Amino acid sequence: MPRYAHVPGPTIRRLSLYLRQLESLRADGHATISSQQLGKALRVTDAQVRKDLAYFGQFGRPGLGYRVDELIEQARLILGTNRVWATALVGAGNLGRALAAYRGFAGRGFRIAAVFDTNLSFVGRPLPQSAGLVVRPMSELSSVIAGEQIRIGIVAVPAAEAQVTAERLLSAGVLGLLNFAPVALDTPPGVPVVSVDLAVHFEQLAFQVAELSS
Amino acid sequence: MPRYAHVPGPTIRRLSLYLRQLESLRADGHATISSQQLGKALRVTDAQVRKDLAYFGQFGRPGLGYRVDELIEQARLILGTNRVWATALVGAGNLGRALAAYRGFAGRGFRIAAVFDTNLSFVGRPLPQSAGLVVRPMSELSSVIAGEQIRIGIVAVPAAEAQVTAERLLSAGVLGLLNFAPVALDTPPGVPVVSVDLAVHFEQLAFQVAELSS
DNA sequence: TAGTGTGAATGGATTCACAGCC
DNA sequence: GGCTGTGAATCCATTCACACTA
Repeated sequence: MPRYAHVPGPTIRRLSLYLRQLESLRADGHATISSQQLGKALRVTDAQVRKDLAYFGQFGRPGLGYRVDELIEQARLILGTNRVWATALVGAGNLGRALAAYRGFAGRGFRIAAVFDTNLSFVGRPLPQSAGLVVRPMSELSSVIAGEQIRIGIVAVPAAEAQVTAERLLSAGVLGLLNFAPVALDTPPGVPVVSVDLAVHFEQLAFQVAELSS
Repeated sequence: MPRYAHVPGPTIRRLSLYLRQLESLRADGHATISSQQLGKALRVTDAQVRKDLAYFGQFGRPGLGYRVDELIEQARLILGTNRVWATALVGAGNLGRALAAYRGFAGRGFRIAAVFDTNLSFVGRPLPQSAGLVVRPMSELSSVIAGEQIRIGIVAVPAAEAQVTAERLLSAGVLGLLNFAPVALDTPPGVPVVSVDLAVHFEQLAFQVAELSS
């Protein structure tokens, strides 16, 4: 039952960037914005911006542009971040703690509702700068996910534990995964997984830099 | 002077994933691999794998597949990670410290050679789990980047400081940027920038999950 | 006048299908 | 028999160009 079929993947990715840009523009006092202005900082053409937005509806006024407030609201609605998503974070290592401490999720529709770790020496510790989160044992995973109606799981464990962690999250009822471990997760078809592999991003940059000077 | 012109962007992204997969396969004892096996875990078709690799040369043997060792070496060569890149990290907050502590960059061709912060109360502090890195003041940025021949800068500062940080890194001689701040950097044309915005990844996942149940 | 929305045209990327090789 | 490398065909995304509107 997709709300938006036949929308290109790249369009969805850019919609996130538009939203970020719009919030910055609003903070700078812009009430209205043209497709050209919106695309400029993101290096996206005006035609691309209009086409992207047109996949979801008609939000602009000819001669005027888009109302910033209205477009922010629409983008949030489309992305599904007009409500707050409760997430469960597994892994209280360096990355996990950095995620738990990250300000700025709150304003964008996400909340880390609970943190888990297999390492019992972490369990029970409060996480710094994280509004009172305390590391819980994996044994509580299912009940907390069910109790807090958590739909998104964050995998921030070492590579070797990522697959089993993903499986436990999914069988506890999570609908999608954000994976920070450097492995490809083997999940049932149709399960949304977004992966963020730091080494991969480094390599993309290394390639581009190497292209410059050779 | 690009080494590889007319190679699709998506191919470069997948090449990183192939490399990761190959290293995992090697650890499992595979000496040789077919395009189908290589693509399976990544959900990439065999034809796609072959086409991707063929942009860079002829690495396979009909009837046999690809030699894992050889392909790893080639992928590293293409991505430019057969050598070690020294990087400069700016920002010793939560994310910066997590990056500095991250094991697993070393094995993939990256080394954080120095860490900087504007906050003088951080300066001089050793970073935990990071092989003796100590936070330096921004005043040393230029000399350290020149002295250690650093080519890559990592921006891990708050959004409001990202642009000026990027400019300082570039004028100190860095050739490319890895940006973790949630803003679009305004850089001169041709400067490689790879951005990792955690909120954007969350939103991509939220969209997909919202599509499931509506 | 300034700027959207959108069919048509172009340009890229993926998949197909098969000749050729181990 | 199994598997690569690659042109040809298909599919998808971006850009163009312009009718239309505030």
